[in-house]
Amino acid sequence: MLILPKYHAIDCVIFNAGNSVYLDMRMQKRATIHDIAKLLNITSGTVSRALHNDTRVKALTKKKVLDAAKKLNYKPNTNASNLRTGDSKIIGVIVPQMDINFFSNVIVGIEEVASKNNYNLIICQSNDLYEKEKASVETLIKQNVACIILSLAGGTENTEHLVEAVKHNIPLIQFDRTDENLLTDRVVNEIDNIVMDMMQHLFDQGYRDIAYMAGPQNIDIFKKRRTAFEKSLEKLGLPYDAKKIISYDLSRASAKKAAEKLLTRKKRPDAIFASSDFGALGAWEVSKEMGLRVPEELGICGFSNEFYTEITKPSITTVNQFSKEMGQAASRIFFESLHRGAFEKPQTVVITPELIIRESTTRLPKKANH
Amino acid sequence: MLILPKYHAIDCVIFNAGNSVYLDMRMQKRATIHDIAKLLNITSGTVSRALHNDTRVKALTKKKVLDAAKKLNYKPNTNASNLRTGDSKIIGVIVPQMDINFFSNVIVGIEEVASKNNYNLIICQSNDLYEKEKASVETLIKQNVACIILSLAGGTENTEHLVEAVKHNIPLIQFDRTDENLLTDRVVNEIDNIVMDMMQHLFDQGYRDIAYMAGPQNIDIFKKRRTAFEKSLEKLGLPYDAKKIISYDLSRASAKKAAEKLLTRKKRPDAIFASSDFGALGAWEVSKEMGLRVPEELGICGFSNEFYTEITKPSITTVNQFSKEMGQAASRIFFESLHRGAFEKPQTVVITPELIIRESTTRLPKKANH
DNA sequence: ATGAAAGCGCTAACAC
DNA sequence: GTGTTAGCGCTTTCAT
Repeated sequence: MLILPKYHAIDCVIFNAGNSVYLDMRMQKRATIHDIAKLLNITSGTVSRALHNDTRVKALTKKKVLDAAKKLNYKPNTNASNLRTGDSKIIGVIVPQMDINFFSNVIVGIEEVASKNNYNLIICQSNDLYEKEKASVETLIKQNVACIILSLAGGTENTEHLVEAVKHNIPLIQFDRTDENLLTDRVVNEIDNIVMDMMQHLFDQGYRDIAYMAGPQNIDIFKKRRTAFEKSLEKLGLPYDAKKIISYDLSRASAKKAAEKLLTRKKRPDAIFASSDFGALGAWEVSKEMGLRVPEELGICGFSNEFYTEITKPSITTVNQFSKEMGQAASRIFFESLHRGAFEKPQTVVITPELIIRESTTRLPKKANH
Repeated sequence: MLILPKYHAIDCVIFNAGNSVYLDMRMQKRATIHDIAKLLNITSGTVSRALHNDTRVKALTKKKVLDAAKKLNYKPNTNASNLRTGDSKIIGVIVPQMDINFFSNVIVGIEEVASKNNYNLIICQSNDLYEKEKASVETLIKQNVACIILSLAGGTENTEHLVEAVKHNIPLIQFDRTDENLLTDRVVNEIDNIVMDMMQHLFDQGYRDIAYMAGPQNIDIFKKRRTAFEKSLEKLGLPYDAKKIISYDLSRASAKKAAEKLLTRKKRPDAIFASSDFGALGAWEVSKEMGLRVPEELGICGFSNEFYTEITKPSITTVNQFSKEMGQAASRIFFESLHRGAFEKPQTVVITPELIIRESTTRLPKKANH
């Protein structure tokens, strides 16, 4: 069954181009190694070896084969070689959404390393839905991908579908939003210290009444950030107040609503630490609407260094997660294990994030260099 | 040869998890239809038919096959069926960069339609380099993808590599940055009217000395936008002045430099129309630095409706290109032709963009509703 | 240095 | 309704 979207409700013109050579360009049939073999009166085995630059093949034969391949416009059929060798040279990637900066950057990192190793990427979106993630894993298993690199969907309830992949000998590499109960390779950010550093920074800037916008608690990374926040309160000797911790679902709308709730309390916090940049953006928007001066009356900071945090006035303090590097590391784990030729105990690569202090939390004059 | 990036220069910790069941979970061998057949004492042909819900197979047999498949944890091997049928159910996508909002949105649109039709995406980045684009096309041909959807790299000099794909019976669908000499299906935005509309808007707001930031002229879409700009000057009875048209390479740095050049001229323009949002952002940044009041002293508008144009103060007037819809339309073209089962004359889908008027160009009070 | 041949897992035409 | 069989294009072992 064919499923198609309607064209968008906006105006839309479709027209046909004039007579074209489009059809005429098409070949009858793709050349195979057999065609090359026939042309040269040798066997396809030799052709295959020649194309793989096997040392046993005579230089002259190699040259002839290469020439014939060019002449016949031969392209190897990866499906056939995959079937034969059981190796697809494809990495499957599953992310919640690829139009989120963080994820597209990770993908760029994965792709960079993959393409250098002549691997391709099949990219799936889970849209944060368990069912879609499950379907994606299924597809990738069928495609016989060499490995799956993924960040868990917010809605993922259990990880049986991932175990399934491992059962089919497909190594799994989790990044960022991971399930710790699933012992696989993983790439994550260090959390406790960076949250503490951010809190120390807020403290140093004189903020004492710090509210927290917590992400979805079923995603372990957001749970961890929240726990780290609570621990840091203690370390700084600040009181814990459940009312100062508010949840939101990472969307912009929900972020705004959450920020509004915090900022309209009778005892307004003097700073908001959001577990994502959308959270910080929401706080920033509400502060504008309320006419609050940032950073004087309200400090704001987020997490991820999304592009817009640099653009806002005042610019927003945040955390650089080194997303591209996370992708590179994930790819690297795979290619290293491939190189070793054996599974090993799962590795965890912990990437230390970096504080990016901007205007939204800088209300004291800089200390002189010492 | 194995090529790996170093971990990022930042701190990095790697450790092994405790003893895991990771290894033990792996299966000996993936089940095939033959395994199912053996188990049930039938032939693999029947199994294949049963799995495809062929009407000729007895209901009981179907049930048995399905049960056995589940029991053996059978997953079809797409490589094998692709090889047999010559149909990969994969769409190849090539974009300059996937971490640009516009492109990741298009990809989301493509993916949406593709996944509904049980097709997967292999996504390649050209990084605006001709060589990388060429290599990507090569890979996609080898993968025997069902079609290639692409937006040309800035650096693409000729389109022989694309003709190559068509020669291998792989339909090509161009979007946004297209080559008109290559007669393929395409999805583009309407340009002349939207540029004229923007110019009319600027004119209505009293801007008379409008400068233009032109993108790379080897990309036809940027050439067209520029031509449309020049035509609209004429229509509005404004003088053409070559000094008011400046080129930049779409990067943020180059945008800033270009804007600086325009705004430090002795006769400063009263508006800047940039051919991309990065251009507009550059102008916006320079205006801030120079203390120019926007929109009073300088009008700024861009193209693409990147997220940050909404965030800046003042927010930036721009053009909604309906990127996601472009992706959907591209996918749709493919599936429609697939459904028809034949090539036809190349189609062009023209999507009408939408003016998004924001603060950066609104200096007159709104007219009352009539 | 090359040929011969088997087979990866699946589909589909043909036979009964 | 099911079995038989050939073969998609490639790799690779075993001969020679």
